Amino acid sequence: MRTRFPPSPTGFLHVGGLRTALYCYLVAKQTKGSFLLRIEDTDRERLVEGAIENIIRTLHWAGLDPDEGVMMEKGVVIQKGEHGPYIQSERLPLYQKYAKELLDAGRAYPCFCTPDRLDQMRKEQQEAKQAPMYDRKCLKMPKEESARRIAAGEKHVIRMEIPRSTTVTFTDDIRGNLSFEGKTIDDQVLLKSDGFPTYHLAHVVDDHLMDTDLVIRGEEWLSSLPKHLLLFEYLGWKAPRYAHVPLLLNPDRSKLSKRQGDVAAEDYKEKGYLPEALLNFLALLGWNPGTEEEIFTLKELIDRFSIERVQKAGAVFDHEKLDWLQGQWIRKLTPEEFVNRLKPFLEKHLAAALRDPELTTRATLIQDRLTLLSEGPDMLRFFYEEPGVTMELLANPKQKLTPELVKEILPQIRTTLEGIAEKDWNREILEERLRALMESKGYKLGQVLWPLRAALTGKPYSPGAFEVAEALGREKALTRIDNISL
RNA sequence: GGCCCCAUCGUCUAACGGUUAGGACAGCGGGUUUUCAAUCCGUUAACCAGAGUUCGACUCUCUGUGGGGCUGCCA
Repeated sequence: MRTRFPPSPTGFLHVGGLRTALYCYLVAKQTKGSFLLRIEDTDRERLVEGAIENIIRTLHWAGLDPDEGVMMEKGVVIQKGEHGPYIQSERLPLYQKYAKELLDAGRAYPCFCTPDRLDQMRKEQQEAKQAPMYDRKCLKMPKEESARRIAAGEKHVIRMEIPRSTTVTFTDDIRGNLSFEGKTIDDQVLLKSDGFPTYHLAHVVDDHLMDTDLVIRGEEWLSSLPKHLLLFEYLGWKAPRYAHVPLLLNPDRSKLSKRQGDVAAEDYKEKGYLPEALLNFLALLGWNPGTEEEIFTLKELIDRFSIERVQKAGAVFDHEKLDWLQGQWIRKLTPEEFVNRLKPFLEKHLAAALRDPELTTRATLIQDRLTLLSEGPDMLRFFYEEPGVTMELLANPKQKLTPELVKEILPQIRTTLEGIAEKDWNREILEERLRALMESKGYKLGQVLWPLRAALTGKPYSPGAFEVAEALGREKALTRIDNISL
């Protein structure tokens, strides 16, 4: 099947959009079809510089590269495929051609009403507790008059005429049977006065010409579906299948929006979420395999996904579950892969780590402990920068440690460590010797290990004392203890 | 206001019309443990309401209620 994802280049890629793109991708791959990326840049006022590149890069990060349409090659936006162009602003003659066809067939009409008049009209309708709808002033205009005004270059739009007595029915792949009364549907603008199409015309023309089999889009489009269906009918085309997916919601159940959390997919990338985790999470928001499995790779999702199992109700975007999935995915990474994923964050905040031949070993110590990759640099920092160790940290009451006791124990720890030869410096021997110290002097394990770990890291929490001591090396460990002024 | 969609634990969800309504996240309690994690065990918690159909309804129908979306020369 051919599916398509058609974002507007008005900024970032929304996580809801990413989920839609994922579903489109899954259906295309599962059926050995194609996943298209089309750019809907018909709103000239909302265009954002660089947005197309950003969308392509974010999809790429997520692993959802299109098979056809708009993509990037060597940093430049290109278009690939037989059904191009795939950027709507390059398809203007097409939309104009079909608008003309609708005009000639008497299914659409020119409208000269100004935005001011329309505003006024809607205001009055609302005050009269009526549904705001175009009053068809221009529909009643004689053909000669409209032809004359168009010839004179007067600004106008093209509206489609909705038959008032019709009932549009349709079966949506997710929602089943739907039905709409013609009299409640407004005469939609198809072509704007600047010559650009609205979404409605562009969608119908493009998805016909691009041979889209299944349109997967957000539920917010459900109310415009009858307009689209009517357009397909007027143009004599077969409508595609549609699947309107439920919305992603804020915790208060309103449409997911900024201010209640991150909505841009790239925010999640920058925070250090793995694309595997985000995609896994998004797939499960509104879909489930019918079994109790929850962890899925993209490949597994391709095998398992089915549009019929997509939920009808909106789903709250639950960050707690995302974080849990992220943890699952982090722990599945091999040490080498973990370091690779960490690198972009280290480059920015802990460059010294990148020159460290022991980085992989050291990073392994934090792999179980972090949720976001962005936490990595701070967790590894003590390996590369001397920690500031205070008595306040060392004398932890929870471990039954007083400053006096620390002053008594720390020198003994140092002596014990010094007694371990370079070649024996590993976590097993360290544990053996420190336990011996503890037993001979009657200290509790925590009374020995807390000060050691704290002295080496300067942090209230970190990987374990033995691992840290081992990873730091004998010389550095001894020096750090020496540097503490008691 | 009008139209459309939706409705199971706090959240994501499972359920041939017949189950003690299952799982996961979060929460809570506990085990393990030098800290923080990780991990293991246990546990609290839901069928929006009312009618109807049926031997039997979370499941089908209707009404109500609640929530959401749309109502732009935005997408």
